[in-house]
Amino acid sequence: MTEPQNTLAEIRATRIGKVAACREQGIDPYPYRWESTHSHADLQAKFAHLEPGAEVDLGVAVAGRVKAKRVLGKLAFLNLEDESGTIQLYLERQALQTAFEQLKHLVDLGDILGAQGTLKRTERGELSIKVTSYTLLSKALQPLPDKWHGLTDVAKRYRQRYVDLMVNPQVRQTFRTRALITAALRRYLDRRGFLEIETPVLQTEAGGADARPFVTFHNTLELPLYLRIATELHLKRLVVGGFEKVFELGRIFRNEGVSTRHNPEFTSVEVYQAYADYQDMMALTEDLVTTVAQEVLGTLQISYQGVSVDLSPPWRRVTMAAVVQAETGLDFEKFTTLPEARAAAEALGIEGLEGCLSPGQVMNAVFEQRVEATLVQPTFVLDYPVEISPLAKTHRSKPGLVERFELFVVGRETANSFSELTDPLEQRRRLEAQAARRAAGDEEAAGVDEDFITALEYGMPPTGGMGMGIDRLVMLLTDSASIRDVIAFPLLRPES
RNA sequence: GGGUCGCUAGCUCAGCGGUAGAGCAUUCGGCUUUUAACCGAUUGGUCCCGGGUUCGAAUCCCGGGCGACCCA
Repeated sequence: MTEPQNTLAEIRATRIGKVAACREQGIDPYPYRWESTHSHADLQAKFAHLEPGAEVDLGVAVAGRVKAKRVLGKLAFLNLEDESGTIQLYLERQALQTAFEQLKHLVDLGDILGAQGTLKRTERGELSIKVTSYTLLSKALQPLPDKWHGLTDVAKRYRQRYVDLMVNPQVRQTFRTRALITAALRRYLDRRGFLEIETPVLQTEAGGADARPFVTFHNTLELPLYLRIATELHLKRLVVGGFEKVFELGRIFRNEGVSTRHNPEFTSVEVYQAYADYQDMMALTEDLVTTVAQEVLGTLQISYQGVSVDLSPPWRRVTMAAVVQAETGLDFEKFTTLPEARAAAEALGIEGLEGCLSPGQVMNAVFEQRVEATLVQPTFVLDYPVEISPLAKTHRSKPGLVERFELFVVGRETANSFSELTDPLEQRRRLEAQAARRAAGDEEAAGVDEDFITALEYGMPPTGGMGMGIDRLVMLLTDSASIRDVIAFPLLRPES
């Protein structure tokens, strides 16, 4: 241990040597329990008014990770960090004797320590614990990243999130906020009588959305299974069964690319309310998001990546046709044939029109490529083409459209809602059209879920449904640029 | 899928054709009010990988890997 040790392997070997040294000196480097009297934030708040130089003869116990260590001859200072914050430990050799020497040689940055002592504010104004005894609670074998610059390598931050969390407090704050958001959302729905019911992740038909599923296999049943791409079809079965207000907040899996906005597994909440339509769901969505934002952030005026966003209701409501016309000048209500719609879109430079088989799909392509990004302030876009909405009821007054809205904020689709299609025969026709697309090679198109159709045949009340991307909501409310910043362990390609 | 940028010590980074560098961390010593402590010393490298050009490559070229950003 007297030789210099500097590669990671050597640093680790040195620390393993310290583990052995601890045991030789009767110190358990991995003990079982510790009881603190206060969190660090508690102490900082409770003694905020203690004068520099003043001491309080109150015994306290704290614990946390050693983030800084300054030994000054017969005196030492440690910064100890717990989940709530940091507090300084003040240690004197005179008071600690051998424990002081052990501190110098056996305690490293990154170790977890418990400490008991009394409070004092140092001459320099730092609230400190004048330590009477301390206990090693866990010996760290790996060194902490740079104490000042922390860990900035993005790949390493995602691959070793525990290190990221350890040294970047704002990352901890993001996940704390995420937990507050989902808790507030559940509280909101609970207050309004919605019941959270868990539906299967493993399914024999992956329906409810246009997406490629992950495939797996049940050995005993010798059954190919899909991971769900939506919770929609099972939650609707629950509505058929008589639950009038249900929701599920859970993980969805889509076998798609990875980007700043997409992770193969992500979290959605889907909400279904019997006897309601999409107008009711719009009111619910607006109220839900503003309530959650108000509870979690305490304001509806937020900033996202430098852009001010005003979440105050009422939010803008505009039909897809109207907003497309406003942004591009194209009036799709006048196009009756595919060729004229395509020609108009082509003139705008819209791409991917080969896949569009109807004027409605062309309008949607124009919307996605020219309009979405402009919808920065919260906006409900209403009344989508029926061809791209197989689970939505046709519009009660506008032919060719369905009663559907999507919510856009900062240019991103954040929620999607329908007056749910409840006519079983119509639903069968729509799903069979999807299945035909799949047979023709579209891997994002779903097959027909026969049991779902049968459920509808038993009779489903008029129902409003809404699905919302939780990750995108958390990104918005935590000002996070990438979905990977709001998913604790995002999917990455393995190294090497 | 395309383009741009990045990858050098445990961490943060410099070096951009001529002996592999700094700060922090580590290790040792000093120091009774520090807080990015300080002072002195010590030490640490598959310069992402493979190939090429060159007397000589971390540096230039080609291919690959991983990542970031932008575009689709």
